[in-house]
Amino acid sequence: MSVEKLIFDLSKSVVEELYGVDIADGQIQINKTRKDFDGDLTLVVFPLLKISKKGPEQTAEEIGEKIVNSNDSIVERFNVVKGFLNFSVKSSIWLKELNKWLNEEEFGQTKTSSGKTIMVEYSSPNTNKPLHLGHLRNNFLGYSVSEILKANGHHVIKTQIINDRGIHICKSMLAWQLSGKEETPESSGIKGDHLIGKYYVAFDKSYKEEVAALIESGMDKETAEKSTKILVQAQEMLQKWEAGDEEVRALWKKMNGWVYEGFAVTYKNMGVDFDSLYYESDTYLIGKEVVEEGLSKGAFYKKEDGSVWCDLSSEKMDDKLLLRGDGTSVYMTQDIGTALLRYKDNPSLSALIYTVGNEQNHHFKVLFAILIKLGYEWAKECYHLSYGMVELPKGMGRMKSREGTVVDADDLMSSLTNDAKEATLERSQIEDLSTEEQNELFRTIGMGGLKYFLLKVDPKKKMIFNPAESIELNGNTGPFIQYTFARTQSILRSVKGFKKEVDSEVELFPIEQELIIAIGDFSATIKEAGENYSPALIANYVYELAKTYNSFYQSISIFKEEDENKKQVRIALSYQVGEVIKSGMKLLGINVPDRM
RNA sequence: GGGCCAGUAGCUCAGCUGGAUAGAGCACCUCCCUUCUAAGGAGGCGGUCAAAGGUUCGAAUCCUUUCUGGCUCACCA
Repeated sequence: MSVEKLIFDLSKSVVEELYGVDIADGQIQINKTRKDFDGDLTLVVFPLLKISKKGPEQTAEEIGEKIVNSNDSIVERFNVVKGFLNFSVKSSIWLKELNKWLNEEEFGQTKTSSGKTIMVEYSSPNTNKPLHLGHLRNNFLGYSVSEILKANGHHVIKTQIINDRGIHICKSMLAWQLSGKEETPESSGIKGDHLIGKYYVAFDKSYKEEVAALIESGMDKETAEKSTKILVQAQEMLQKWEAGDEEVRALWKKMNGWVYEGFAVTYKNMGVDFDSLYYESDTYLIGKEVVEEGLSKGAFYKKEDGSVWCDLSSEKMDDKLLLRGDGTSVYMTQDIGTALLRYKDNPSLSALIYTVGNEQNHHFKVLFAILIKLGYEWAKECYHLSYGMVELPKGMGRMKSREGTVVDADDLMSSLTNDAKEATLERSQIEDLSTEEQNELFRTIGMGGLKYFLLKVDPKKKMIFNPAESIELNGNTGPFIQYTFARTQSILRSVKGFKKEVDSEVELFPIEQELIIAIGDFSATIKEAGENYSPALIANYVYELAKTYNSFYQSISIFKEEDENKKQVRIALSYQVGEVIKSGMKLLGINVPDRM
C-alpha cells in the first residue's frame, strides 16, 4: 500500500470517528504538500466543513490532533494553514517503502497482464519522399506510447500503413522516367528515399513551369492547373498501375524498393521498429469490396453519376464520398479496408490507436462513424492519437516537401549527433573509451536530446522547433537527464558491496525524503501516461526527479558521511533514482549512458 | 460561414478530475569546483494566466460571450 493510500484511509476513518458519519471517498482529498510548507501530504479540509460544522482551522486542528495522537508511528507531526492540514510522515515509513522498491523488478510498471492487445499505428509515410521532422514527432510518439502501454500491462502490436500507391508515387516515377538518366541509389550514391524525393520535387518544378506557361498563354489558373501535360501523364500512369500494367508495376516495385531501403536505415537510426506492416496497395481493394457490400446492405447510397456516398447526417456531418464516379477509391476507402484487415488478422484486438496529425481529426471522426454504420462494434475502441504540428519559427514558413522546405529527418539526426560530439569532446574525459564507444555515446546524446525535445511537449499541442538553435544541453533537456543518470552510475562505481537494504531508522534530510517521495510517484505517472497516451507526463516526471536528485547531490556529501547507515541510504537513493531514470527514459525510447 | 483545437514570463513549455503566494528551462544579473561528473547547484530579475461577465468558501482550471491564431468541412493523400 502506498503512503498516500495509508494517509487517505487514516484520514477517512478519523473523520468518520470524530464526527460520527460515514463519508464518501470523494470527500477526502489528499494532495502533495506544496514545497513552501512543512509536511509531505496534505488533507484539504474545506469539503469536510459541512460535516464538522466548524471553521476550517479548527476542523483541521481536530483531525490533525487525533491522527498524531493515535498514529504517531505513521504521522510524526502536523501543521495547519488555513483549510490545509499538512502531515509530516515519519521517515521510517518512507525508508521502508524505499526498501521495497529497491528489490522490485521493473519498479513502477504493471507486472500482471491486462489481457488486452492494443495495436498502435504510427509513421505511415508516403513512399515518394524521405521522412522529415513531422515524421520524427509521429514516430517517437507512437513508439513511446507503445512502450508506455506495455508498461501498463498491455500487449502491443506496433504497425504502420505504408501509402505505397497513388498519384504521388506516380509523379516521382514519371519524373524519373522523363529525366532519362536511369539514376539508381547505387549509381548516384543517393539514399533511396532521398532519390525518389528528388524526383518528386523535380515533378513539381516542371508542373509549376508548365502551369505558368499556360497562364502566360491566356489560360485561367484553374484550368491550367488541371491541363498540364505532365499531370495528365501521371494520371495515365496511375490508371495503368490500377490496371496492372506490367511495365508500370515493375518500375513501381523497383522505386518503392529503393525507398524501403532508405527508410530502413532511417528507422534504425531513430530506434523505432514495427511488428507488422500494412500496404495500401493491398488494402485499398478490400476497402472497395467493403464499400460495395455496404452499398448492397443499404448502408451507403449511389448518386446518378455512379459515385458512392455515406450519409452521415445522423452524426451531424456532411456526406462522405467513398467511391468516385469512375469506380476508383479515395483515401477513406483504403482506410476502411485497412481497419478491417487489421481486425481480421487480430480478432482479439482491444483497441486500435492511430498516431496521426491533428489535421486529420475530421477524417478519423468520419472513418469511425462509417465503421459503426457498417456495424463494426470494435470501431468504438478505435482511437485517433492526434498530435499537433511541428512548426518552424516565425518567418521560416511552413514545411512543404514539394517545395523542399522541410527539415529532413536524416540530416537532422546526423547534425545533432555531430553537435553532441562537439559538446562532449569539449567537456568530458572519455579518451579511454574506444572510438566505437565514443561514437555510440555521441549518438545516444544527440538522439536523446532530439527525442526528449519532441516528446516533452503535450502531444495534443503544436510545437515550435528551431533547427538553427539545435538542441540545448542545459536545463529541461535529454542530455541533462542523461547526465544525472551518469552521475548516479559514477557513484555506484565507487561503491563496493552495495546492499539493496537500508536501515529504516536513520534520520533523513528534507531533500532526501523529498527524493524518496518523488521516486514513489513513478508508478502513478506510468499509469497516468498510459491513460492519456502522453509521453510528456513521463518526460516531465523524469526531469523533476533528476532536478531533485541534483539538488540532493550538490547539497549532501555521500562518501564523506561517517555514519555508515546514512551513507547506505544515500547510495541506495542514487541507485534507485538511476533505475527510475533509466526505465523512464526507456519509455521515451531514449538510452542513457553510464558515463558522459 | 459551420465544426474542432489552442492563447500562461521576452522565448520554449508545465500546471491532474476547481484548492495555499501561478511554476520550470532558455535569455539576463550574482554567487559556488583543496567533495563523489560544474552538461551541475544556490539566489535575483521577469505575469492583468487573451478580454469581459457568470458559477462558489475558493477559478489559469468549469459555463457564456468576444478577440486572436491554427486545422478542417475536396470525385487530394
